[in-house]
Amino acid sequence: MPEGHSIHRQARDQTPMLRRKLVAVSSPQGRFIDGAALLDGRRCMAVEACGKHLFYRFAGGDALHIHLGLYGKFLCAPRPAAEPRGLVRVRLESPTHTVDCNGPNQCEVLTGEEVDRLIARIGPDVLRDDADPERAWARITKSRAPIGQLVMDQSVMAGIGNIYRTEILWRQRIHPLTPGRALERDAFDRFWADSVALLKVGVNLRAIVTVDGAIEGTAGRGPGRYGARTNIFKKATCPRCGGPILQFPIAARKTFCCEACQPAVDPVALKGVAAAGEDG
DNA sequence: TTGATTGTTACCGG
DNA sequence: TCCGGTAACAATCA
Repeated sequence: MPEGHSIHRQARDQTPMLRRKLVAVSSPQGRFIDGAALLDGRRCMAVEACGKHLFYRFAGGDALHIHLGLYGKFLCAPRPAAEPRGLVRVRLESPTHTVDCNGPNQCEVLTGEEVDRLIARIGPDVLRDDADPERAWARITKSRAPIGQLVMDQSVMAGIGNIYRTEILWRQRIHPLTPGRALERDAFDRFWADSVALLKVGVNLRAIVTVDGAIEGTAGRGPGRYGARTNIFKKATCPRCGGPILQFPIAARKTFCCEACQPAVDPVALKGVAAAGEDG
C-alpha cells in the first residue's frame, strides 16, 4: 500500500485522533521498545507526512518516525481498542482512539534535530504545497540514469512508487529508459503536474487510481487486483493504442511501457528488453 | 511451500 | 564518481 498518497492520507486521518495527550505508546509484541515509553503522556502536536515517511511530532521536539516499507500498515479505531492483531510494532493510544502500526520497516524515536536532518535528505514531495520542483529538475537534468529510476529515487522527488511511476510515464508518453539529461523540460513539467494531480486523487480515494475519470471517483471498479484503476501496470495490452505492453526491471522493480506510445529516445538503450505481460 | 511484491539500502564491478 | 546489477531484509498473500 505505501506510496506517498497513503502516507499523506494517514497523516490527515490520524491528526484529529491523536492531537492530544497520548495516554500510552507501547509495543504489544515487544518488537519496538527503545524510547517508546519516553512518549507516554506527552502531547502529539502533529502527524506529518514527508514522502513515504510519517512523523508524529511531540511537544518538546521529539518525534516518532515510521516508514512502512513494502508491507507496513496502520489500523485505526475508536477506543476501546481490540486486541492487537498481527505484528504490531507500536500502538498509540489517545483518550479517543487507538492506532496500531503493523510491520513497519522503520519505527524509531528521533530528536527534532534528527528529524530535520532526515527530511533534508528527502526530495521535494509532490503532495506538499511547499515542494520545489526545481530541486528535482536540477538532479534529473544532470543525470544519465533512466528517468524511470530517477522519479522513484526519494532523494530526487518523493512520494512516487512503482505503480505511479509506471502509470504517469505512460500517461505522459515518456519512455522509462530516457536518460534524465535527455528529458525535455516540458516532459518533466508534465510529469510533475500529473504526479501532483494523481497523488491527490489517491489521497482522496485511498487508492492508486490513474485512469481518466479518477477525479470524479467513478473509476476503479473492475476485475483483477488492479481492476480498472490502472492503465498498463501488470497489463498486457495498451488501452490507448492496443499495442503490446513490454515489461522489464528498472531500479530493482518491474516496470511496464508501451513502445508505441512511449517512444524510446535511444533505441540502443532498449537492448535486452523482453516482451511480456499476463493480465489483460 | 514458492514466488512475487505499491520499498530501501549496501555492496561490487565497470 | 557515477551507474547498473544484485542481494538482503521484511511481512503478506496468492
